[in-house]
Amino acid sequence: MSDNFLNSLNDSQKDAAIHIDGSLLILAGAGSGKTKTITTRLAYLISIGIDPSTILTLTFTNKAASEMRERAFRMIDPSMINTPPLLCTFHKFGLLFLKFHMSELGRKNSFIIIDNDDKKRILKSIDKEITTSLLVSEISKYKNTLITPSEAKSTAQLKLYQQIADIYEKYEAYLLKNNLVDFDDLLLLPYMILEKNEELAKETSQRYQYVMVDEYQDTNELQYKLLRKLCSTHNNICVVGDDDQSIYGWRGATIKNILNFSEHFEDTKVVKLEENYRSTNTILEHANQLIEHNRDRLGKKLIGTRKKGDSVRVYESHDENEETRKIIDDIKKLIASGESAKDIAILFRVNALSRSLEEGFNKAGISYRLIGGMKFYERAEIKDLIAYFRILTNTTDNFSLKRIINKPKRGIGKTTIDKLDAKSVELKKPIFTILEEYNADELSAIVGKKNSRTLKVFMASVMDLREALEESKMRFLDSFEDTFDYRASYDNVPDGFDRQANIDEFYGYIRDYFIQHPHLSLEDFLNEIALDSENSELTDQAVSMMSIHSSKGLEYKHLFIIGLEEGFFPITGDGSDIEEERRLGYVGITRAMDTLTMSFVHSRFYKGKRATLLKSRFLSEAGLIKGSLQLEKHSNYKKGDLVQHKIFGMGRVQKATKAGKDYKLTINFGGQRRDILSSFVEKI
DNA sequence: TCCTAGGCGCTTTTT
DNA sequence: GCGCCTAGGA
Repeated sequence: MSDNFLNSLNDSQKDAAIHIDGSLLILAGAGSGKTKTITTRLAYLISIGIDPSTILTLTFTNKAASEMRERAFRMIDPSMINTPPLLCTFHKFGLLFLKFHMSELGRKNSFIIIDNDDKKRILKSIDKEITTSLLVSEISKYKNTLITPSEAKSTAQLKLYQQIADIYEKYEAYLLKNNLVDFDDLLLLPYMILEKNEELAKETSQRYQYVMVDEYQDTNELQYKLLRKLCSTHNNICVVGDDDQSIYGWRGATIKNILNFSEHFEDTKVVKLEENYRSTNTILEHANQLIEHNRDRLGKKLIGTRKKGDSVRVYESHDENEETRKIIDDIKKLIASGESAKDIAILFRVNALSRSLEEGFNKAGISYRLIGGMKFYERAEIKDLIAYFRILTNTTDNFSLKRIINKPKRGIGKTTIDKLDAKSVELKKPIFTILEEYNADELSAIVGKKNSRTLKVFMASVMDLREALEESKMRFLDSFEDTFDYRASYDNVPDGFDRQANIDEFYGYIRDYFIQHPHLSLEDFLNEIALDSENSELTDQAVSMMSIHSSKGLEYKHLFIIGLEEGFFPITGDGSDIEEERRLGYVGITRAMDTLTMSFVHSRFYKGKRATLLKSRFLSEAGLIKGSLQLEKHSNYKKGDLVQHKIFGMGRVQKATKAGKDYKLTINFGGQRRDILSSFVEKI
């Protein structure tokens, strides 16, 4: 096999790519060819004869995993590979491991993965007093730092934390009883197994001789410990990351992992990739200036390889409507000049800022794509179907059963569910089993005659479907809708049309899955999609808008960052970390390739109130608002603009002519026309 | 059991 | 401003 693919690397990239044994830390700045380097290394290891099946590459997102897979496989001759290297997310790896070794913990491997929404519902059902989001994050924190419920209980000082620890214990018991596994468990349980069974730990480490980790700055303590286990017999660990791009501290990622990598793993070789191939030098300069204000960093500077480029524009607007208008004007011009909409993106720190943008885009008739927000599998109708399928494959899943027992409505309310729940606890049997084993009379004694009959009819349908499923997956799918009329239950309800479209898509998707993977079961399908977060295709001819978090790893020729105001970006106050906010600023700026526009407003409507705002400190820290740059002080006015005057109130511009820095405006104030200079009015 | 009107409280988000 | 939850009446 030829190793020509090494030729397109620069010296540092090559140095990293051909490193074979021992620990390697690749500090890769934004746009420095990080993915290229790590995929080349993967291809290189294979090209020199290392068994691909002994190479494990871990990523955080499915998107990163598939991108790497594609790029690595382009470099290698597939005919030379018997078993492909394992390249997947941390969570997927955990899932695969648990499928094989769950029995080590005395649990069945027919467990079901719950998502955050399920987790919230469970926690809500355990406790209604403490904010669910606090419970979610605290319990996650416990799990990611390997603190058991009893440890949490014994160390809790405050009453609040004793309560939380208590809820944590109940939550864990609930998961165990229903054989559920949350996202944290996908990492925690494998670790516990490896900790318990030394022989298996050794074996597993031997099996994966070369371990690579992408976005290492985002790993948490648990992931680090898991990696230690995996590398315990060989120390062949190669991680890529950028301490300046660590933006997930709020969910337990610890920047210490990358800062202390050389102490954690022996004889570490460090390679820095500082040459940036993405952005103009001007953009990079501002990015460097901003990040230099952080103290907790390894210290690295992006070195440009491109030309100087356009200066970064700063937009000052009265409010979000004016801000939107300016950006839309610019985007129209860009598109008119031949730029493609997919090369343009708007970023914000807080998702709520997308609303005025969306309105503006709709009005202007520009197509856009809002990334993030509600995911396909998070939609209520899809989750209902998944719950149906889960209960059909796993009868111990009380949780899913309760979700769909009254969907579509069949008259089973909260009281009935509570009675069944109590009985389930009393008998230590899943609700499903009770419904199945009890005859109608026995069931009547628990829930009454009418409910008993309803539930028996329901169970008969479920049992029929279970049979159909055993016979043929396709036949099962055919009879599913006939049996429960789930889709039909959205006839003639508000937004029922959209929901039915989603349901159709889901039915279509699952059919397709079974055609493509005839040997896989419904259960396999359910596990597969539990880790799937379906990101719509990037090929759409639309302007993208998303949070800065979502933008990591992406790049756009023309970029707008809005909401540069204190309180919005950086978010200030309790629990916020200014250095992490700054890293976010850095991530945002470095997404831009050719042009960058940063925008702030004086006032914004947020959480039901209009707030007066100060411009973000990041603008001056990045060297963007000290004289040298043209600050857009004067808005453009045109016919049709709405304006506000101190005395005359609101009016609409009928005519606008430029007069020096200002505009001479003819304004219609409720029928009364007046000529007024633009400096005396404000745009709204 | 179901429906609807009003109160409340909110970062960031992948798996 | 919007979505989620709860209380109270049908």
